[in-house]
Amino acid sequence: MKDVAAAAGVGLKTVSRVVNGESGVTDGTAERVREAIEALGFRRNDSARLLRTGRTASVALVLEDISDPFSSALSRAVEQVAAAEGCLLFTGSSGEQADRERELALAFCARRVDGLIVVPAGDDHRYLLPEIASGTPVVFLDRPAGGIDADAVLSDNAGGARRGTEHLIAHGHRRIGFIGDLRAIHTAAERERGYRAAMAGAGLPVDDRWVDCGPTDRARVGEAVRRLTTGPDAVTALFTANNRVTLAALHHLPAERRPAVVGFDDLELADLLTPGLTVVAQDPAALGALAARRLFARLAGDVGAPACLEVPTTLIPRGSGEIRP
Amino acid sequence: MKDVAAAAGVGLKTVSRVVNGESGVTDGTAERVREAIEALGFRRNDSARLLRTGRTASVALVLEDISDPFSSALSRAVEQVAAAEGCLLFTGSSGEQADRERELALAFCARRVDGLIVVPAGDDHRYLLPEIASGTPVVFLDRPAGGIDADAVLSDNAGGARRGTEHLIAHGHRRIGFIGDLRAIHTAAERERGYRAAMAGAGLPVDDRWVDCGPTDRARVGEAVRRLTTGPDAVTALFTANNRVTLAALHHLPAERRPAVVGFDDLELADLLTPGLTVVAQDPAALGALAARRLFARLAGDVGAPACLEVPTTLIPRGSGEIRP
DNA sequence: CGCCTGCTGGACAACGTTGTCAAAGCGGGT
DNA sequence: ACCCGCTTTGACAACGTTGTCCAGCAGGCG
Repeated sequence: MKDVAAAAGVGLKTVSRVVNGESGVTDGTAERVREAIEALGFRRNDSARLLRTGRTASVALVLEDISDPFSSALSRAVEQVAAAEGCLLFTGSSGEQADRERELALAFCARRVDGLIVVPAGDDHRYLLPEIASGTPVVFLDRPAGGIDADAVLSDNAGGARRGTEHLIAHGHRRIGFIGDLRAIHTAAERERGYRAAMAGAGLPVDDRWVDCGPTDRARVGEAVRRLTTGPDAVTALFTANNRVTLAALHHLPAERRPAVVGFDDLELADLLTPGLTVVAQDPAALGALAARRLFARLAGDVGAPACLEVPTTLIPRGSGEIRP
Repeated sequence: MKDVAAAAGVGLKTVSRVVNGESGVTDGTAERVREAIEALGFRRNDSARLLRTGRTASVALVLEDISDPFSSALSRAVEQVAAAEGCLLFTGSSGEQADRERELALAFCARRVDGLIVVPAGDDHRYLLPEIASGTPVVFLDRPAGGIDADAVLSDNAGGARRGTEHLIAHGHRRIGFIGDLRAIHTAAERERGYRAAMAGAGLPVDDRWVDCGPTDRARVGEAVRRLTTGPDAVTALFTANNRVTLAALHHLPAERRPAVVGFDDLELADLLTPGLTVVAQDPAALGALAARRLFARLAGDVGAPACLEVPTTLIPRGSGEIRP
């Protein structure tokens, strides 16, 4: 910019004015400046600009794994709201590791992003207190914050799981298995709670051997499926508590004599399977958009008490959940 | 930092030294500084730091749509390489619109990202010449750059499509339909080329009515499917040239009397369909990682001539492509 | 005792931009 | 001729860091 000013024979501030389309520059001068800009291939350095103005016009999203369809749908929704607000978006994947989540979140804060959306991996977010105190709004997405009072946008996990389980019960099942994620993960615990609530609501006992929680790799889920669906005590239906579990379970279920299955999270080809896969679908687009709007409301000066917003889920019957025992 | 210096009763530079772990500070002084930092909740402003040092330790990825599984897999791969290099990642979706791609790319450059990876939406990238000239390396991913000579990392689109089509021919098909994306998209054109090469290689004619290119929304693909698979001239097999087309086509194909299908791009549940979906799979993780590594090689000073790297595709037979006419 | 060396610490400029403010130029009214 | 008000313009500080450079001080050596 200094060079442009020198080339056009004007002051620094005049160039700044032209670049920003401010008024108070004669057409002739502006024209000369524009020529100099063109000749020198000048592009304004937004980093410096934003250092001066105090806003970075960027927000950051820490999620579990951007390659997961649920995460990437969240990301897209956040991006759209951010774009409408003229903000660019940083994304980072925690890989479900609390320290990586923390590292990413703090790195973004050190960059002075205007706001931060976090899909928690850890369960203690007090490390963000100084950042929040210094004015960076933080919204938690998909799972609530741990140890601090902050905005959160969540799916109705318990309600959805309850509804899905009740659907199986309504179709005559009494022995229903639950295969979930690690209990330390809030959504996983909530879904188990919903499953148990449905069973209790129908006056059905839950054998502890029917409930299998753990990491969502195929081997472990396969083992759980084998254990739950064989032997004299085999369950007649399965509730699989997230998309990875559902996927893994489907791969391990025998094609013939398959138990009824209801999965949490929709899958892209779910309706083309035989039978179609009955799911409790979340609405990641709504979740992401809601979180982003909340963030920008905070940025716009909303100082109300932190709130926890809940997004409903939808049961989509497609066949696999309607199989009778 | 000024406040910290005042609180600790030391100079500005001493604080900077402590924060960056530089040598030349006595333990006592360092301790006092650390206490002041703690007391004031100071966090270094990386934006300012990076303005001073000239590197932003961030790279940007412009892709088609982060919510598409292919895009998000690319993103994850790029992110991993970037993280290993200590870089944060900006992502932005062009939505297949050239001007949005340009807008995003230039916004990232204005932020002075250290490097840029672009999945092109447009076909003219001369607008990036000033940025490249000023030292920002740009790598094109999935599709080549238009109008400029730059690094690119591509899938073997033509080869993969040829292989998939030959697979259908080998299973006895003579009348094979091709449903693709807009011809303006490089990958779409390449895949059509591969299809035609396979047909020509086998001495088979291609009726122009068998080839249907256009937007990948379900309605248009459904119409194409209907047209190609009915009537006395119906094809006996379909090559669907990307994941969205495949998905839409599967939704519109009659379950009974379904033609043979080979799709370009793998789908998550492809192996659980009946029959399993035969695909030509790309390797988005390899594509993304390769592009990112190329970018960082450039950043590390590699000044070799721009190169176009090609990643092979894999034919995965699962049943739908082995159906005989 | 003087000089050199090594270490610690701080003053200052610089990165590239924008906000503030004052000066210069100009036209018009008295 | 003078003053007023308005527009255009530029000098300068500031944003929060880091790089450069120099001062001060203690200790070792000739």
